[in-house]
Amino acid sequence: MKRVIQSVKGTRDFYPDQMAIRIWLYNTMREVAESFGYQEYEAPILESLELYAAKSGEELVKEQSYVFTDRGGSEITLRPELTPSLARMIAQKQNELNFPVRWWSFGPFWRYERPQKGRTREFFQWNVDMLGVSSPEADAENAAVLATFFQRVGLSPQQVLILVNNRRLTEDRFDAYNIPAEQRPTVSSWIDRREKISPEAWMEYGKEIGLSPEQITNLKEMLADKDLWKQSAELTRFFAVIEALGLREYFEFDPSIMRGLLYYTGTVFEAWEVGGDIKRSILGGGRYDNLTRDMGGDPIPGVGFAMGDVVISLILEKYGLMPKDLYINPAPVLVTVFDEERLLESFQLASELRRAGLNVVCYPEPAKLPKQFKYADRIGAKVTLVLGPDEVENGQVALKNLINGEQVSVPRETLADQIRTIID
RNA sequence: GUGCCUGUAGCUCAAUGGCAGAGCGCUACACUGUGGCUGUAGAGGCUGCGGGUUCGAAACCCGUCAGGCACCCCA
Repeated sequence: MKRVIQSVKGTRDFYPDQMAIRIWLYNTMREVAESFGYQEYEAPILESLELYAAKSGEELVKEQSYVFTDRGGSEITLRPELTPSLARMIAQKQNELNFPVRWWSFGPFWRYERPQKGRTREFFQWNVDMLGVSSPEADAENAAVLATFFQRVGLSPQQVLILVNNRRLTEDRFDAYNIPAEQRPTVSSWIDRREKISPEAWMEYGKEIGLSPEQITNLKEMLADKDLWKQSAELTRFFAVIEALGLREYFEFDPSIMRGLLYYTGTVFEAWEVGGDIKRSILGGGRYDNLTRDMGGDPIPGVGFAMGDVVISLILEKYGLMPKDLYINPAPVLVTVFDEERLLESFQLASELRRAGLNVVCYPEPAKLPKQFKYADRIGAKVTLVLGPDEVENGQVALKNLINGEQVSVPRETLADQIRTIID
Protein backbone atom coordinates (compact mmCIF):
# COMPACT_ATOMS: atom_id res chain seq x y z
CA MET A 1 0.00 0.00 0.00
CA LYS A 2 1.29 3.43 -0.85
CA ARG A 3 1.77 5.54 2.22
CA VAL A 4 -0.31 8.69 2.18
CA ILE A 5 0.29 11.10 5.02
CA GLN A 6 -2.77 10.93 7.27
CA SER A 7 -5.07 13.81 7.99
CA VAL A 8 -5.16 15.12 11.54
CA LYS A 9 -7.48 13.15 13.85
CA GLY A 10 -10.95 14.62 14.07
CA THR A 11 -10.66 16.71 10.91
CA ARG A 12 -12.64 16.17 7.73
CA ASP A 13 -11.63 16.57 4.11
CA PHE A 14 -14.22 18.41 2.09
CA TYR A 15 -14.11 16.91 -1.39
CA PRO A 16 -16.24 18.79 -3.94
CA ASP A 17 -19.29 16.65 -3.07
CA GLN A 18 -19.06 17.47 0.62
CA MET A 19 -18.10 21.06 -0.07
CA ALA A 20 -21.31 21.43 -2.07
CA ILE A 21 -23.26 20.34 1.01
CA ARG A 22 -21.40 22.78 3.23
CA ILE A 23 -22.07 25.60 0.81
CA TRP A 24 -25.74 24.61 0.69
CA LEU A 25 -25.93 24.69 4.50
CA TYR A 26 -24.17 28.04 4.53
CA ASN A 27 -26.49 29.51 1.91
CA THR A 28 -29.58 28.28 3.75
CA MET A 29 -28.34 29.72 7.04
CA ARG A 30 -27.52 33.02 5.36
CA GLU A 31 -30.94 33.30 3.73
CA VAL A 32 -32.77 32.54 6.98
CA ALA A 33 -30.61 34.92 9.07
CA GLU A 34 -30.94 37.69 6.50
CA SER A 35 -34.71 37.26 6.40
CA PHE A 36 -34.62 38.43 10.03
CA GLY A 37 -32.24 41.27 9.22
CA TYR A 38 -29.09 39.72 10.72
CA GLN A 39 -25.75 40.89 9.27
CA GLU A 40 -22.82 38.60 8.62
CA TYR A 41 -19.54 39.11 10.50
CA GLU A 42 -16.42 37.11 11.31
CA ALA A 43 -14.00 37.05 14.25
CA PRO A 44 -10.39 35.82 14.39
CA ILE A 45 -9.71 32.11 14.57
CA LEU A 46 -6.78 32.76 16.91
CA GLU A 47 -7.64 34.31 20.26
CA SER A 48 -5.80 34.81 23.53
CA LEU A 49 -6.48 32.10 26.12
CA GLU A 50 -7.45 34.86 28.53
CA LEU A 51 -10.57 35.65 26.48
CA TYR A 52 -12.18 32.37 27.51
CA ALA A 53 -10.81 32.14 31.03
CA ALA A 54 -13.60 34.22 32.53
CA LYS A 55 -16.83 32.66 31.48
CA SER A 56 -16.71 29.61 29.28
CA GLY A 57 -17.11 26.28 31.00
CA GLU A 58 -14.02 25.20 32.88
CA GLU A 59 -13.70 21.92 31.02
CA LEU A 60 -14.11 23.67 27.67
CA VAL A 61 -11.14 25.92 28.39
CA LYS A 62 -8.83 23.64 30.37
CA GLU A 63 -9.39 20.28 28.74
CA GLN A 64 -10.84 20.85 25.30
CA SER A 65 -9.13 23.88 23.84
CA TYR A 66 -6.23 23.82 21.45
CA VAL A 67 -3.67 26.06 23.15
CA PHE A 68 -0.14 26.85 22.05
CA THR A 69 2.54 29.39 22.80
CA ASP A 70 3.41 31.57 19.82
CA ARG A 71 6.92 32.75 18.97
CA GLY A 72 6.45 35.83 21.10
CA GLY A 73 5.54 33.76 24.16
CA SER A 74 1.79 34.53 24.16
CA GLU A 75 -0.74 31.83 24.97
CA ILE A 76 -2.96 31.47 21.94
CA THR A 77 -6.15 29.44 21.55
CA LEU A 78 -7.81 28.09 18.44
CA ARG A 79 -11.29 29.38 19.17
CA PRO A 80 -13.57 26.73 20.75
CA GLU A 81 -16.64 28.98 20.49
CA LEU A 82 -17.55 32.40 19.16
CA THR A 83 -19.55 34.21 21.83
CA PRO A 84 -16.57 35.62 23.82
CA SER A 85 -15.08 37.02 20.59
CA LEU A 86 -18.42 38.56 19.75
CA ALA A 87 -18.68 40.10 23.19
CA ARG A 88 -15.22 41.60 22.77
CA MET A 89 -16.04 43.01 19.33
CA ILE A 90 -19.22 44.56 20.73
CA ALA A 91 -17.44 45.94 23.81
CA GLN A 92 -14.73 47.54 21.66
CA LYS A 93 -17.23 49.49 19.59
CA GLN A 94 -20.02 49.92 22.09
CA ASN A 95 -20.22 53.65 21.44
CA GLU A 96 -20.43 53.39 17.65
CA LEU A 97 -22.83 50.50 17.13
CA ASN A 98 -26.49 50.94 16.42
CA PHE A 99 -28.30 48.79 18.96
CA PRO A 100 -30.00 46.40 18.85
CA VAL A 101 -27.34 44.69 16.78
CA ARG A 102 -28.26 41.50 14.89
CA TRP A 103 -25.22 39.54 13.71
CA TRP A 104 -24.62 36.05 12.35
CA SER A 105 -21.55 34.02 11.42
CA PHE A 106 -20.57 30.60 10.05
CA GLY A 107 -17.02 29.40 10.49
CA PRO A 108 -14.62 26.78 11.86
CA PHE A 109 -14.04 25.95 15.53
CA TRP A 110 -11.81 23.47 17.35
CA ARG A 111 -12.23 21.36 20.44
CA TYR A 112 -9.80 18.69 21.56
CA GLU A 113 -11.92 15.67 22.44
CA ARG A 114 -12.32 12.08 21.31
CA PRO A 115 -14.09 12.11 17.94
CA GLN A 116 -17.25 10.01 17.75
CA LYS A 117 -20.68 10.10 16.19
CA GLY A 118 -21.72 13.72 15.82
CA ARG A 119 -18.43 15.02 17.20
CA THR A 120 -15.27 16.06 15.40
CA ARG A 121 -12.31 18.12 16.58
CA GLU A 122 -12.71 20.61 13.77
CA PHE A 123 -16.27 21.65 13.07
CA PHE A 124 -18.30 24.50 11.65
CA GLN A 125 -20.77 26.48 13.65
CA TRP A 126 -23.60 28.84 12.86
CA ASN A 127 -23.84 31.66 15.40
CA VAL A 128 -26.81 34.02 15.52
CA ASP A 129 -26.87 36.76 18.16
CA MET A 130 -28.82 39.89 19.05
CA LEU A 131 -27.26 42.42 21.42
CA GLY A 132 -28.41 45.62 23.04
CA VAL A 133 -31.82 44.62 24.34
CA SER A 134 -32.75 42.42 27.25
CA SER A 135 -36.42 41.77 26.51
CA PRO A 136 -37.90 38.28 26.42
CA GLU A 137 -39.30 39.32 23.06
CA ALA A 138 -35.73 39.54 21.75
CA ASP A 139 -35.09 36.02 23.09
CA ALA A 140 -38.14 34.77 21.25
CA GLU A 141 -37.26 36.49 18.01
CA ASN A 142 -33.74 35.09 18.15
CA ALA A 143 -34.99 31.55 18.80
CA ALA A 144 -37.50 32.02 15.98
CA VAL A 145 -34.58 32.25 13.54
CA LEU A 146 -33.67 28.67 14.18
CA ALA A 147 -37.26 27.42 14.12
CA THR A 148 -37.50 29.09 10.73
CA PHE A 149 -34.31 27.31 9.70
CA PHE A 150 -35.89 23.98 10.65
CA GLN A 151 -38.96 24.84 8.59
CA ARG A 152 -36.79 25.89 5.70
CA VAL A 153 -34.85 22.60 5.52
CA GLY A 154 -38.01 20.56 5.97
CA LEU A 155 -37.64 19.41 9.59
CA SER A 156 -41.02 19.17 11.30
CA PRO A 157 -41.85 19.59 15.02
CA GLN A 158 -42.43 15.83 15.05
CA GLN A 159 -38.74 15.43 14.17
CA VAL A 160 -37.00 18.21 16.11
CA LEU A 161 -38.00 20.29 19.13
CA ILE A 162 -36.54 23.36 20.78
CA LEU A 163 -36.59 22.86 24.56
CA VAL A 164 -36.71 26.04 26.61
CA ASN A 165 -35.95 26.89 30.22
CA ASN A 166 -34.91 29.96 32.19
CA ARG A 167 -31.93 30.27 34.53
CA ARG A 168 -33.67 32.82 36.76
CA LEU A 169 -36.65 30.52 37.14
CA THR A 170 -34.37 27.66 38.11
CA GLU A 171 -32.45 29.88 40.52
CA ASP A 172 -35.72 30.89 42.20
CA ARG A 173 -36.54 27.23 42.73
CA PHE A 174 -33.05 26.55 44.09
CA ASP A 175 -33.57 29.47 46.51
CA ALA A 176 -36.88 28.01 47.61
CA TYR A 177 -35.28 24.61 48.19
CA ASN A 178 -32.37 26.10 50.17
CA ILE A 179 -29.72 24.86 47.79
CA PRO A 180 -26.55 26.90 48.44
CA ALA A 181 -24.91 28.70 45.53
CA GLU A 182 -21.75 26.61 45.58
CA GLN A 183 -23.75 23.41 45.25
CA ARG A 184 -25.78 24.57 42.25
CA PRO A 185 -23.39 23.59 39.44
CA THR A 186 -23.28 20.05 40.85
CA VAL A 187 -27.05 19.95 41.16
CA SER A 188 -27.36 21.18 37.57
CA SER A 189 -25.19 18.38 36.25
CA TRP A 190 -27.16 15.93 38.40
CA ILE A 191 -30.35 17.14 36.68
CA ASP A 192 -28.60 16.90 33.30
CA ARG A 193 -27.84 13.24 33.85
CA ARG A 194 -31.36 12.19 34.67
CA GLU A 195 -32.13 10.81 31.23
CA LYS A 196 -28.80 9.06 30.94
CA ILE A 197 -28.77 6.78 33.97
CA SER A 198 -31.31 4.56 35.70
CA PRO A 199 -33.73 6.18 38.20
CA GLU A 200 -32.11 4.24 41.06
CA ALA A 201 -28.60 5.30 40.10
CA TRP A 202 -29.84 8.84 39.69
CA MET A 203 -31.36 8.88 43.19
CA GLU A 204 -28.18 7.41 44.62
CA TYR A 205 -26.10 10.07 42.90
CA GLY A 206 -28.43 12.75 44.29
CA LYS A 207 -27.71 11.57 47.83
CA GLU A 208 -24.00 11.43 47.09
CA ILE A 209 -23.84 15.09 46.17
CA GLY A 210 -25.46 15.92 49.50
CA LEU A 211 -29.10 16.55 48.66
CA SER A 212 -31.59 15.86 51.43
CA PRO A 213 -34.57 13.56 50.75
CA GLU A 214 -36.79 16.61 50.93
CA GLN A 215 -34.69 18.52 48.41
CA ILE A 216 -34.74 15.55 46.05
CA THR A 217 -38.52 15.36 46.32
CA ASN A 218 -38.80 19.08 45.63
CA LEU A 219 -36.49 18.91 42.63
CA LYS A 220 -38.33 15.92 41.18
CA GLU A 221 -41.57 17.87 41.48
CA MET A 222 -39.95 20.82 39.74
CA LEU A 223 -38.77 18.64 36.87
CA ALA A 224 -42.21 17.10 36.47
CA ASP A 225 -44.02 20.44 36.39
CA LYS A 226 -44.68 21.19 32.72
CA ASP A 227 -46.53 24.40 33.65
CA LEU A 228 -43.77 25.85 35.78
CA TRP A 229 -42.97 28.38 33.02
CA LYS A 230 -46.21 30.20 33.79
CA GLN A 231 -44.56 31.38 37.03
CA SER A 232 -41.90 33.13 34.95
CA ALA A 233 -42.90 36.49 33.47
CA GLU A 234 -40.00 36.17 31.00
CA LEU A 235 -41.06 32.78 29.71
CA THR A 236 -44.69 33.82 29.54
CA ARG A 237 -43.76 36.74 27.28
CA PHE A 238 -41.35 34.51 25.35
CA PHE A 239 -44.01 31.96 24.49
CA ALA A 240 -46.52 34.71 23.62
CA VAL A 241 -44.19 35.97 20.88
CA ILE A 242 -43.42 32.47 19.65
CA GLU A 243 -47.16 31.88 19.43
CA ALA A 244 -47.67 35.13 17.48
CA LEU A 245 -44.92 34.12 15.05
CA GLY A 246 -46.78 30.89 14.35
CA LEU A 247 -43.90 28.73 15.57
CA ARG A 248 -45.29 27.47 18.89
CA GLU A 249 -45.28 23.81 17.88
CA TYR A 250 -41.48 23.82 17.52
CA PHE A 251 -41.06 24.87 21.17
CA GLU A 252 -41.54 23.10 24.47
CA PHE A 253 -40.84 24.13 28.03
CA ASP A 254 -38.43 21.74 29.73
CA PRO A 255 -37.30 22.47 33.32
CA SER A 256 -34.36 20.06 32.99
CA ILE A 257 -32.51 22.18 30.40
CA MET A 258 -29.47 23.54 32.27
CA ARG A 259 -26.66 24.39 29.77
CA GLY A 260 -23.05 24.08 30.79
CA LEU A 261 -21.72 27.48 29.78
CA LEU A 262 -21.41 29.78 32.74
CA TYR A 263 -22.33 33.01 31.02
CA TYR A 264 -26.04 32.34 30.49
CA THR A 265 -28.25 34.45 32.75
CA GLY A 266 -31.86 34.08 31.61
CA THR A 267 -33.72 32.08 29.02
CA VAL A 268 -31.81 29.06 27.70
CA PHE A 269 -32.70 26.61 24.95
CA GLU A 270 -31.49 23.48 23.18
CA ALA A 271 -32.81 21.60 20.16
CA TRP A 272 -33.12 17.82 20.19
CA GLU A 273 -34.18 15.18 17.75
CA VAL A 274 -37.53 13.74 18.85
CA GLY A 275 -37.01 10.23 17.48
CA GLY A 276 -34.22 9.72 19.94
CA ASP A 277 -31.43 7.79 18.28
CA ILE A 278 -29.27 10.88 17.86
CA LYS A 279 -28.52 11.59 21.50
CA ARG A 280 -26.84 14.90 21.10
CA SER A 281 -28.17 18.42 21.18
CA ILE A 282 -28.43 19.97 17.74
CA LEU A 283 -27.74 23.42 19.10
CA GLY A 284 -27.68 25.45 22.25
CA GLY A 285 -28.34 29.04 23.10
CA GLY A 286 -29.65 31.56 25.54
CA ARG A 287 -29.43 34.95 27.14
CA TYR A 288 -26.12 36.32 28.45
CA ASP A 289 -26.34 39.75 29.99
CA ASN A 290 -22.94 40.20 31.64
CA LEU A 291 -20.51 39.07 29.01
CA THR A 292 -19.43 42.46 27.60
CA ARG A 293 -18.93 43.70 31.16
CA ASP A 294 -16.65 40.74 31.80
CA MET A 295 -14.66 41.80 28.71
CA GLY A 296 -14.11 45.20 30.31
CA GLY A 297 -16.91 47.07 28.55
CA ASP A 298 -20.25 48.34 29.72
CA PRO A 299 -22.84 45.64 30.38
CA ILE A 300 -24.65 45.06 27.10
CA PRO A 301 -27.33 42.38 27.18
CA GLY A 302 -27.36 39.72 24.50
CA VAL A 303 -29.04 36.55 23.33
CA GLY A 304 -27.88 34.02 20.79
CA PHE A 305 -27.44 30.42 19.76
CA ALA A 306 -24.86 28.21 18.09
CA MET A 307 -25.52 25.21 15.85
CA GLY A 308 -22.77 22.82 14.75
CA ASP A 309 -22.68 21.46 11.22
CA VAL A 310 -22.01 17.85 12.23
CA VAL A 311 -25.16 17.00 14.22
CA ILE A 312 -27.54 18.91 11.94
CA SER A 313 -26.05 16.98 9.00
CA LEU A 314 -26.72 13.67 10.80
CA ILE A 315 -30.34 14.73 11.37
CA LEU A 316 -30.83 15.85 7.77
CA GLU A 317 -29.38 12.58 6.52
CA LYS A 318 -31.57 10.55 8.86
CA TYR A 319 -34.72 12.18 7.52
CA GLY A 320 -33.54 12.18 3.90
CA LEU A 321 -33.53 15.96 3.74
CA MET A 322 -30.05 16.41 2.39
CA PRO A 323 -30.43 17.75 -1.14
CA LYS A 324 -29.41 15.25 -3.80
CA ASP A 325 -27.13 15.91 -6.75
CA LEU A 326 -25.84 19.16 -5.34
CA TYR A 327 -22.59 18.91 -7.18
CA ILE A 328 -23.21 20.33 -10.59
CA ASN A 329 -20.33 20.60 -12.99
CA PRO A 330 -19.64 24.31 -13.32
CA ALA A 331 -18.68 23.89 -16.99
CA PRO A 332 -21.42 22.32 -19.15
CA VAL A 333 -19.30 22.53 -22.30
CA LEU A 334 -16.30 20.37 -23.15
CA VAL A 335 -14.11 21.05 -26.17
CA THR A 336 -12.23 17.96 -27.36
CA VAL A 337 -8.73 18.04 -28.79
CA PHE A 338 -8.71 16.06 -32.01
CA ASP A 339 -4.96 15.72 -32.37
CA GLU A 340 -1.67 17.54 -31.88
CA GLU A 341 -2.16 19.82 -34.91
CA ARG A 342 -5.65 20.91 -33.90
CA LEU A 343 -4.79 21.49 -30.21
CA LEU A 344 -4.27 25.26 -30.35
CA GLU A 345 -7.35 25.64 -32.51
CA SER A 346 -9.41 23.88 -29.82
CA PHE A 347 -7.98 26.06 -27.07
CA GLN A 348 -8.87 29.13 -29.14
CA LEU A 349 -12.42 27.86 -29.61
CA ALA A 350 -12.80 27.38 -25.86
CA SER A 351 -11.50 30.88 -25.22
CA GLU A 352 -13.91 32.30 -27.80
CA LEU A 353 -16.85 30.64 -26.06
CA ARG A 354 -15.73 31.88 -22.64
CA ARG A 355 -15.68 35.42 -23.98
CA ALA A 356 -19.26 34.78 -25.10
CA GLY A 357 -20.10 34.09 -21.43
CA LEU A 358 -20.03 30.28 -21.28
CA ASN A 359 -18.17 28.07 -18.79
CA VAL A 360 -15.99 25.82 -20.91
CA VAL A 361 -13.52 23.02 -20.29
CA CYS A 362 -10.99 22.18 -22.99
CA TYR A 363 -9.42 18.73 -22.79
CA PRO A 364 -5.85 19.49 -21.78
CA GLU A 365 -4.02 17.19 -24.20
CA PRO A 366 -4.63 15.23 -27.38
CA ALA A 367 -6.19 11.91 -26.43
CA LYS A 368 -8.40 9.32 -28.04
CA LEU A 369 -11.87 10.70 -28.63
CA PRO A 370 -13.64 7.91 -26.73
CA LYS A 371 -11.58 8.83 -23.69
CA GLN A 372 -12.47 12.49 -24.02
CA PHE A 373 -16.17 11.75 -24.48
CA LYS A 374 -16.13 9.44 -21.49
CA TYR A 375 -14.51 12.18 -19.44
CA ALA A 376 -17.17 14.67 -20.61
CA ASP A 377 -19.85 12.22 -19.50
CA ARG A 378 -18.25 11.63 -16.10
CA ILE A 379 -17.90 15.31 -15.22
CA GLY A 380 -21.50 15.91 -16.20
CA ALA A 381 -20.93 18.05 -19.29
CA LYS A 382 -24.03 18.62 -21.40
CA VAL A 383 -22.43 19.30 -24.76
CA THR A 384 -19.20 18.23 -26.41
CA LEU A 385 -17.55 20.00 -29.30
CA VAL A 386 -15.28 18.39 -31.89
CA LEU A 387 -12.95 20.38 -34.09
CA GLY A 388 -11.53 17.85 -36.56
CA PRO A 389 -10.05 18.26 -40.06
CA ASP A 390 -13.48 18.29 -41.74
CA GLU A 391 -14.86 20.98 -39.45
CA VAL A 392 -11.79 23.22 -39.68
CA GLU A 393 -11.95 23.04 -43.48
CA ASN A 394 -15.50 24.35 -43.79
CA GLY A 395 -15.60 26.66 -40.75
CA GLN A 396 -17.92 24.45 -38.69
CA VAL A 397 -17.87 22.78 -35.31
CA ALA A 398 -19.41 19.40 -34.51
CA LEU A 399 -21.74 19.88 -31.55
CA LYS A 400 -22.93 16.81 -29.72
CA ASN A 401 -25.77 16.98 -27.23
CA LEU A 402 -24.78 14.49 -24.53
CA ILE A 403 -28.26 14.38 -23.07
CA ASN A 404 -30.01 12.99 -26.17
CA GLY A 405 -26.99 11.94 -28.21
CA GLU A 406 -27.81 14.09 -31.23
CA GLN A 407 -24.99 15.67 -33.17
CA VAL A 408 -25.09 18.57 -35.59
CA SER A 409 -22.56 20.59 -37.54
CA VAL A 410 -22.77 24.28 -36.69
CA PRO A 411 -21.08 27.37 -38.11
CA ARG A 412 -18.77 28.98 -35.56
CA GLU A 413 -20.64 32.31 -35.51
CA THR A 414 -23.86 30.77 -34.19
CA LEU A 415 -22.20 28.17 -31.95
CA ALA A 416 -22.55 29.98 -28.61
CA ASP A 417 -26.26 30.58 -29.18
CA GLN A 418 -26.82 26.97 -30.22
CA ILE A 419 -25.09 25.76 -27.04
CA ARG A 420 -27.24 28.02 -24.89
CA THR A 421 -30.43 26.46 -26.24
CA ILE A 422 -29.19 23.07 -25.06
CA ILE A 423 -27.78 23.90 -21.61
CA ASP A 424 -30.55 26.21 -20.39
C1' G B 1 -8.60 10.41 30.80
C1' U B 2 -11.68 5.21 31.10
C1' G B 3 -14.08 1.04 28.48
C1' C B 4 -15.65 -1.91 24.06
C1' C B 5 -15.11 -3.00 18.74
C1' U B 6 -12.37 -2.93 14.04
C1' G B 7 -7.68 -2.75 10.79
C1' U B 8 -7.25 -7.78 4.18
C1' A B 9 -6.89 -4.71 -3.45
C1' G B 10 -8.36 2.41 -4.93
C1' C B 11 -13.58 1.60 -2.25
C1' U B 12 -17.14 -1.90 0.35
C1' C B 13 -16.26 -6.43 2.35
C1' A B 14 -15.41 -12.30 2.30
C1' A B 15 -12.03 -16.12 3.58
C1' U B 16 -13.00 -19.24 11.57
C1' G B 17 -5.39 -22.74 11.63
C1' G B 18 -4.21 -25.43 5.30
C1' C B 19 -3.13 -22.22 -2.45
C1' A B 20 -5.64 -14.52 -0.24
C1' G B 21 -11.04 -13.94 -2.91
C1' A B 22 -15.75 -11.26 -4.66
C1' G B 23 -18.57 -6.91 -6.07
C1' C B 24 -17.78 -1.96 -7.51
C1' G B 25 -13.97 1.13 -9.55
C1' C B 26 -9.57 1.30 -12.91
C1' U B 27 -6.93 -0.08 -17.81
C1' A B 28 -7.17 -2.40 -22.66
C1' C B 29 -9.90 -4.58 -26.58
C1' A B 30 -14.78 -5.51 -29.29
C1' C B 31 -15.45 0.27 -31.32
C1' U B 32 -8.54 3.76 -35.22
C1' G B 33 -14.02 10.61 -35.78
C1' U B 34 -17.85 9.95 -30.47
C1' G B 35 -19.82 8.99 -23.86
C1' G B 36 -23.67 6.01 -21.11
C1' C B 37 -25.27 -0.05 -22.10
C1' U B 38 -23.12 -4.97 -22.93
C1' G B 39 -19.19 -8.62 -23.44
C1' U B 40 -14.03 -10.37 -23.01
C1' A B 41 -9.28 -9.85 -20.94
C1' G B 42 -5.83 -7.49 -17.61
C1' A B 43 -3.42 -4.69 -13.78
C1' G B 44 -3.72 -4.08 -8.70
C1' G B 45 -1.77 -7.39 -1.83
C1' C B 46 4.74 -7.39 3.16
C1' U B 47 -3.60 -9.15 5.31
C1' G B 48 -1.56 -1.61 9.75
C1' C B 49 3.38 -2.46 12.20
C1' G B 50 6.71 -5.57 15.66
C1' G B 51 7.24 -9.98 18.25
C1' G B 52 5.38 -14.93 19.95
C1' U B 53 2.68 -19.93 19.55
C1' U B 54 2.49 -23.69 15.47
C1' C B 55 4.72 -28.44 10.61
C1' G B 56 1.73 -24.31 8.86
C1' A B 57 -1.09 -17.69 10.98
C1' A B 58 -5.09 -12.86 7.56
C1' A B 59 -7.15 -15.89 11.61
C1' C B 60 -4.66 -17.65 18.08
C1' C B 61 -1.45 -14.79 22.08
C1' C B 62 1.46 -10.21 23.62
C1' G B 63 2.84 -5.34 22.36
C1' U B 64 2.28 -1.04 19.36
C1' C B 65 0.04 2.42 15.95
C1' A B 66 -4.41 3.97 13.54
C1' G B 67 -9.75 4.31 13.06
C1' G B 68 -14.83 3.73 14.95
C1' C B 69 -18.37 3.64 19.13
C1' A B 70 -19.74 4.67 24.27
C1' C B 71 -18.63 7.38 28.96
C1' C B 72 -17.04 12.53 30.37
C1' C B 73 -18.22 17.22 28.23
C1' C B 74 -20.43 19.73 24.50
C1' A B 75 -22.16 22.55 18.70
